[in-house]
Amino acid sequence: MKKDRISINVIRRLPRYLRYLDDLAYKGVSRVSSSEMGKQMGLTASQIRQDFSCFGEFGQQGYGYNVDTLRRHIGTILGMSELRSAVIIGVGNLGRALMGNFDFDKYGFSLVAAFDLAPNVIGTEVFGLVVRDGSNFENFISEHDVDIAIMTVPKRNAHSVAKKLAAAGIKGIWNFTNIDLGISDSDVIVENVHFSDSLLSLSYFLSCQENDTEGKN
Amino acid sequence: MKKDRISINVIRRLPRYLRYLDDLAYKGVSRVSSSEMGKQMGLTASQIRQDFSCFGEFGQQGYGYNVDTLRRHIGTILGMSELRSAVIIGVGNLGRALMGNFDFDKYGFSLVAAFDLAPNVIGTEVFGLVVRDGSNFENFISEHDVDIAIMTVPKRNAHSVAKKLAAAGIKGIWNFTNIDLGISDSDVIVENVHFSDSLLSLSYFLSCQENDTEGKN
DNA sequence: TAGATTGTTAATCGATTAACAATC
DNA sequence: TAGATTGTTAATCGATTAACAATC
Repeated sequence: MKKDRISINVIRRLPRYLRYLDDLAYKGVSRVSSSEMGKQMGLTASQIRQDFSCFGEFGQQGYGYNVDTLRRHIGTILGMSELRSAVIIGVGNLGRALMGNFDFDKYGFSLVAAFDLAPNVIGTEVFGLVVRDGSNFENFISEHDVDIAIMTVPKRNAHSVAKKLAAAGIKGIWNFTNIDLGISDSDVIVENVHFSDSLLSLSYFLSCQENDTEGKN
Repeated sequence: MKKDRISINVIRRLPRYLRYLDDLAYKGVSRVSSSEMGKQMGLTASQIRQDFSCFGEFGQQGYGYNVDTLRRHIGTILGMSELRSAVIIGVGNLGRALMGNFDFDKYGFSLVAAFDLAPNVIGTEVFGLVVRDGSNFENFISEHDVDIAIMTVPKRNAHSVAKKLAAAGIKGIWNFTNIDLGISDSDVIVENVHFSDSLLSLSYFLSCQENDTEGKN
């Protein structure tokens, strides 16, 4: 039974399901049960079935789930078939890493422009895109009705860039700067990739393990 | 009252508290109440007090929390005062982005070596480190008792690199490859930064908003 | 002192797990 | 048909919120 309001926890698990299913498909596996998935992913079969059931009925009693069907469903739920446009603001090493290695197409995004402020970068070609002058990305965004901006700019520019993006009508921001953007008043959707938050979690778990090990010795 | 087992949700909020407190300190604010924090961070005051109380008593009735004291406490909880060693495996654009822009020291980590497989990269100096031959990082890791490895290698190498790291006695892996490493049998702590998972969440929320807006028009 | 705000207990809410009828 | 496995309802568990005595 489709649910109206889906919890954030469920959403955050979907991409992982998808990666797992892609892997199965790659290995030539065409069907899978919730219990098999659970065993391999470290989740309960119940949770997996509950998660899927938020969006519809994708399985078959006595059989399980067809890998390809399920992949397609999850992909659609996640908006992968929407074909959205993206621009990247900041062509430093991180920006280049994304431009060169991240498969935007695979996830339904098309990278249509890249912006930077450095005079020696503007005009150069980076992974197939000529870098534009970052002092005026607003026009491009509103004219081309760009869906999302990828912010790979230095921290100090983050607030002002975010404000400009919101004003230009961007719909979402994929934020790699290590701060909270402070545009929660706008209806721009912000998805943060906070490297330091991630490293600090790792650091915490390392400390836990050290304490545990001490106790055991 | 200190708690024994802390939930993952609490841990994941701590780095954000820390960033907020750093910001306050930077602005010269020396005290803050849970309700003020809650208002600004979009959390309930209750939750903030509950979170802190997992680790001890850091506030004062009628006054609130001293910003500097609280920062120090949270930093310590997260292991920031431990001084751990890190190596980076894979000196591509992403590796360089981290080497050049990420302030490892600030979080208690020291980047002691960088490895890559490309002959034209090995031996070159990148942000103060001479890149070592990535075909033999195991010796270095076990000899220097390295704490964590940062994996910024191509997907196809991820599994084998992870296995070698585990065998060499690494304690944690900060994983930037877009896959689950499959070393859950070892006691290596893995912290994933899955770019695609993040983008797909953003994609989902964009789709939600589109549907909402349609409804309203 | 009076006002403010903590730390903590109790109440509520939501998420996960278990159980099972339905059915392929 | 018998076995397997779903989708869903009910039970449990845990996390968040509310309330308040303690006290600065």
